[in-house]
Amino acid sequence: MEYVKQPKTKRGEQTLKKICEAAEALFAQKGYYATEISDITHKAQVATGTLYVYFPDKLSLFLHLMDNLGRKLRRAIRLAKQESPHTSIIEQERISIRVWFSFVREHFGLFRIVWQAQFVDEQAFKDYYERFSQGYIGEITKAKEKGEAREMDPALLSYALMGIYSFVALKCFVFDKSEPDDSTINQLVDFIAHGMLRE
Amino acid sequence: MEYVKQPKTKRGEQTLKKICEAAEALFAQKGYYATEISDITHKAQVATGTLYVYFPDKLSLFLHLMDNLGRKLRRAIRLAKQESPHTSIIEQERISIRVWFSFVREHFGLFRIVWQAQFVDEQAFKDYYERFSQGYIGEITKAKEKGEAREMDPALLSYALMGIYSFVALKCFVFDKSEPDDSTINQLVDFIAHGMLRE
DNA sequence: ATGAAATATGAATCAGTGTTCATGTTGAGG
DNA sequence: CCTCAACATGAACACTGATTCATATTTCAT
Repeated sequence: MEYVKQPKTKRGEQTLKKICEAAEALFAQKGYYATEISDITHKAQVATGTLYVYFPDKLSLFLHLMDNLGRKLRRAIRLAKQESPHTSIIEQERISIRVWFSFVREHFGLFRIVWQAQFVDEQAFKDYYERFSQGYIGEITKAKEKGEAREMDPALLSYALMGIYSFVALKCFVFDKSEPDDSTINQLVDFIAHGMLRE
Repeated sequence: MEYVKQPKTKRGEQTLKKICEAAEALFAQKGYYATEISDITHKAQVATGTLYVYFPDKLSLFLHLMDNLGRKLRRAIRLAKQESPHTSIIEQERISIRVWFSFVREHFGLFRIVWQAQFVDEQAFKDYYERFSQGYIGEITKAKEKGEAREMDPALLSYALMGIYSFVALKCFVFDKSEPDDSTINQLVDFIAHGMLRE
């Protein structure tokens, strides 16, 4: 189970935040194994031991970030969808994509961190995606009942969608180092709605 | 640049093969950083130093596997497609999916190895996907010219497709530890062809 | 058969890194 | 202005794990 010591003063709060921000940036940039504790403490401008005031070890820090980021992302998507209720499942997906991209832009670390969690803590990795998948399954099932969505295993579809989003983000943010523009988002939504064949 | 010493005797060939097979299994199972040289040599039943007869270091071994597996997969897909030329792009995709799944089954290590390459050797990681992407771009462009495929950036589409395949394999092979059956493949092909909306 | 090249061995080395801990500093409430 | 819990420090420690290398064995062309 993940563990963080909750700070009890303003100062402690600040320090914890500095550590988390530094760690997020470094894990994202260099990966879990390649970032050293000293990298993190140096970037955060705290002493080595300070990190261990808040986290019992390196892994706990990693898991804390992963948990935190996943929570933030789910929350951001949920809130954005609530702003436009009663729209079609496709429009809901458009919203998801928008939030996802802007989240990746802001927390560039997230999906690089999650990406490698597979080899840091397999259970945490699985939980992360299963959690998103569960959310999707609910929505897809509803859409299917309304006759909107194609007959297809919702769990399978959820992973297909997550795969698209993850790899497109990989392409844009990591490889091309550029932002997905509106046209990209439109093309993606059309593909998800109607596939790659011309009608 | 990747380096392997080419063995010059039958014995050497056997030894190299043992090392590669052990390494593939272990990198796949535990990840690059978590597998130790001693794990590999032990599983391969050779002495520590033997590994260094063939590879200058751990990274070279990893890159060799990655290169090798990528090559094999591309070759397998190419050959399978050649067996059914002149079929629609969708049927070609069906073939790709089939080969991909059966390849992952046989070389379970491949995509776990590639998955984490992002943090082992970023350039090799990018090259791997870009290579697949390039192949796709050619085919998609042709299909677009024939009016088969939707108006969409081929590079973008290629990453969307790779994302689908990767994540579905993740779900099936890693999470569910089960094989994708024919129904799964059919659903995927339909989704890729026509999207998630009911026609 | 023979010896030179190729291959195999594994204990020892050595550099790097996560973690500990004894000690110092801070700051808010009494 | 004191005091105590909370927080911060960073040198030292302990351990791991990749790599080396001097030596032994096997292969195979002649």
